[in-house]
Amino acid sequence: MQSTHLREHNLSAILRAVATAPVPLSRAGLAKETGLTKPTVSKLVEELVGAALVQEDAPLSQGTGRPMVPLRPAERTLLAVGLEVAADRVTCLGIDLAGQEIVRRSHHLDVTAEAAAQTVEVSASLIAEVRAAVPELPLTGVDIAIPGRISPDGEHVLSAPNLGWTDVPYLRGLRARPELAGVSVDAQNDNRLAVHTEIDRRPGDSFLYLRGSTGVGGAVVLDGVLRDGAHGWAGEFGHTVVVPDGALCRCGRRGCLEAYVAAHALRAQAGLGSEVGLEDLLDALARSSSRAEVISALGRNLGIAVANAMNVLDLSTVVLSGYLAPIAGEIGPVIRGTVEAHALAAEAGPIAIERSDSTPDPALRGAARAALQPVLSAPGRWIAARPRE
Amino acid sequence: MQSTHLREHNLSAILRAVATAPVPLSRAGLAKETGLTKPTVSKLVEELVGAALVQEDAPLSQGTGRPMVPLRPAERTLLAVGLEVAADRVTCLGIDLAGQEIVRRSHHLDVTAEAAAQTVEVSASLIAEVRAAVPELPLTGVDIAIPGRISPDGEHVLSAPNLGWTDVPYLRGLRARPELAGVSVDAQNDNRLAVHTEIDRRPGDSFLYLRGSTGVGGAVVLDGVLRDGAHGWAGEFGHTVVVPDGALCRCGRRGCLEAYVAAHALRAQAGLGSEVGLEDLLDALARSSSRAEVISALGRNLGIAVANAMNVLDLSTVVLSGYLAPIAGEIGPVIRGTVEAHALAAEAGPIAIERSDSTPDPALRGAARAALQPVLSAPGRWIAARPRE
DNA sequence: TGCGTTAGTAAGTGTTGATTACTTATATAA
DNA sequence: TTATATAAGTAATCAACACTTACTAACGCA
Repeated sequence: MQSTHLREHNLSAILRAVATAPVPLSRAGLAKETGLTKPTVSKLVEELVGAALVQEDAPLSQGTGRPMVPLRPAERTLLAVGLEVAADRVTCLGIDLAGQEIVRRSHHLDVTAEAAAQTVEVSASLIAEVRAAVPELPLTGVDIAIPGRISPDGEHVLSAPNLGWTDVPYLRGLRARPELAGVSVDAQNDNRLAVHTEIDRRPGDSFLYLRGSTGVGGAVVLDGVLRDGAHGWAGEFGHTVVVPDGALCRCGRRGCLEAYVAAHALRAQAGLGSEVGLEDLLDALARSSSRAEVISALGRNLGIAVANAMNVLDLSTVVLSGYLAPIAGEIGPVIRGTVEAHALAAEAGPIAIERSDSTPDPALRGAARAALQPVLSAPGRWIAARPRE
Repeated sequence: MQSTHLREHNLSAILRAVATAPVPLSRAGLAKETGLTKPTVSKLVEELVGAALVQEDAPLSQGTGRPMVPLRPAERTLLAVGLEVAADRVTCLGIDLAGQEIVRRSHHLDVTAEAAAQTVEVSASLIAEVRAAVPELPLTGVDIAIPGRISPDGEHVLSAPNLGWTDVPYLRGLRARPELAGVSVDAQNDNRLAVHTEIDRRPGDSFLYLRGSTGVGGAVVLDGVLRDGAHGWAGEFGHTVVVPDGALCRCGRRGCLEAYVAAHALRAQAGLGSEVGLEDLLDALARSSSRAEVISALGRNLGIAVANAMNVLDLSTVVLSGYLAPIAGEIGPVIRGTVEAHALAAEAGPIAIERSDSTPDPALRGAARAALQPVLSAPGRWIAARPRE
């Protein structure tokens, strides 16, 4: 490691510690947390406070001794922008370093019907609107949640069934917009971004993330790091085989999890027509007499997939999200039972099955948080880039 | 990060680069590899050469320019000891920093019949013998491969079916021996140690490791790091469910992979009696008319387990070891076919199915290499601990 | 009022790797 | 043979960084 990077590394460690601490830390507390000495922390914190990345609260007595000066991530001093492209609307959210929502703008449009250029247009103007709402705040970057697969270079959306997109150069178009010149703009899969919200809740943890929506997506988080895999498909549980030579899946294979727990499969099991939306599906299930069986079948199939993942990775936490989150209480025990019946790792200790943070738009928030990352991982560069305002 | 640790970090990076380079590197080459500058590398290399951890070869012309001084890990300057406890014998191996075998001693005894204390006795004297063979070489440490589960603190062998051990304080007994005072002694599962041999062959790679022996073990290696999981059971593929509600496994569950590919299952499928040993089993299969079907069934079941792991982790390499290595050529295509039929990740790119290094004793060698790790990860401490000889 | 305790700061030190400029040693071409 | 280009490696100097030590500040408690 070069010595040039040492300071940046330590600055980042301190800023992250401040940002993720559940309760405000003092300088001395940071010293303990990071292993650095008090004077070093003081100097670095001074720099972060000077750059408006960290703010001091009023001194607070801690029982005996000199009261500490609580440090918190600065509020409303910068703007990180997340954008989410859904089938019927585009939403844009601006947050600050503390994760607080500052601006939100949304625009309804039928993405599937319009030309992709129209979506680019709408996206760019939403971002501009959000910036214009708080022109005094510097922009860290923009990250965009796309419900589909993105090319490795990020420029193309390879396929997004819900948007009706195939090989659309969405990001390339957006980056070419003059109003976004000099702004870092990235796009990632929406499921992956949704996980960031969860990672922030449990820094450093390892867990399996399972998200039910039109299909079944998910992610693997090890030691607080979202694993991508060789092609960015790690955690795509939807196509784990739960019934060898079972039902035909839309991916062309047989017995995939998705063939049993995707929305259309649920409708069929519950005896409902395709006119029932995803949001209403579970309400409909509640009125259906077969609810218990549906939940049970769902849980068993999910459980097999989870158990297989557990046998590979030996994790102790599963987080349920999407339409699985509201029914976590019901389906959790079924999943746990199946996992305990199938996973060796379950013998070693209990497996916690938890519901995800109930944030309304995890992908959108995750996108905004992702746009915050450059500042968190290289505060020095961020400070240098904006000399004085 | 403390500045104290910076030097150690860089020393380690250089030593590892030298140790893992397929072809000897020059100082300038190391500078490129590690990102440090030439003068910095020179100073650190000088220290490593002085401590007899790195040795210089004769200058070698590289086309134009001044010839480079090739650097290699020093030979026969230190001793790392690995020990393997098997049912019928205990083997001890000493290697140097270059991985070369220096001493090997073996002792036959029926571990299952004797009291555990006897095995401790034999282990200790084998280690002493190996040390005595090259008394001039300093000992880095001892690592021990045990075919079973080890308690988190390492002191107890929780269960080792092949040895007939249940909750045996093997390591505690060994550490208490006076001749091992001051020596770092650790024990790990033999499968996990066997993987180290493979990790050294592909530094930084991510792969799935599958080992057929009495059962089916394995490991998950991500970015060159062996993942342990929450309880050290990551990669225990043997109990992945390949046939829901299928055959009864000895773990008490149904449909586990091990119930189909373990040695006894193979015997049954091949119509052989239990008198056939593991080594002869495949020869016996070769003479059996049902070989093709057995291989095919084996491959299909393994393939389902691999596909499930692929859907979770999206890896691109699978390494076959144990009795699967010799038949990798035959079974590889079957596994690949099954994986491609079941794993989404296979669509993104080809999956390489390779056979492991054909080292005769991967677990033993892995144990010795593990005993080498303290030196590789903290060369400065090692140097400081032995001021001058 | 004095003491113990904890937070935070100031000044100086030592270690570290980077920079710059140099020497050494070879191949190649005039 | 000699000049030149190229690459490896070294020497001396420098600047950055965090650490050490010692201090001050601010509180509770007796």
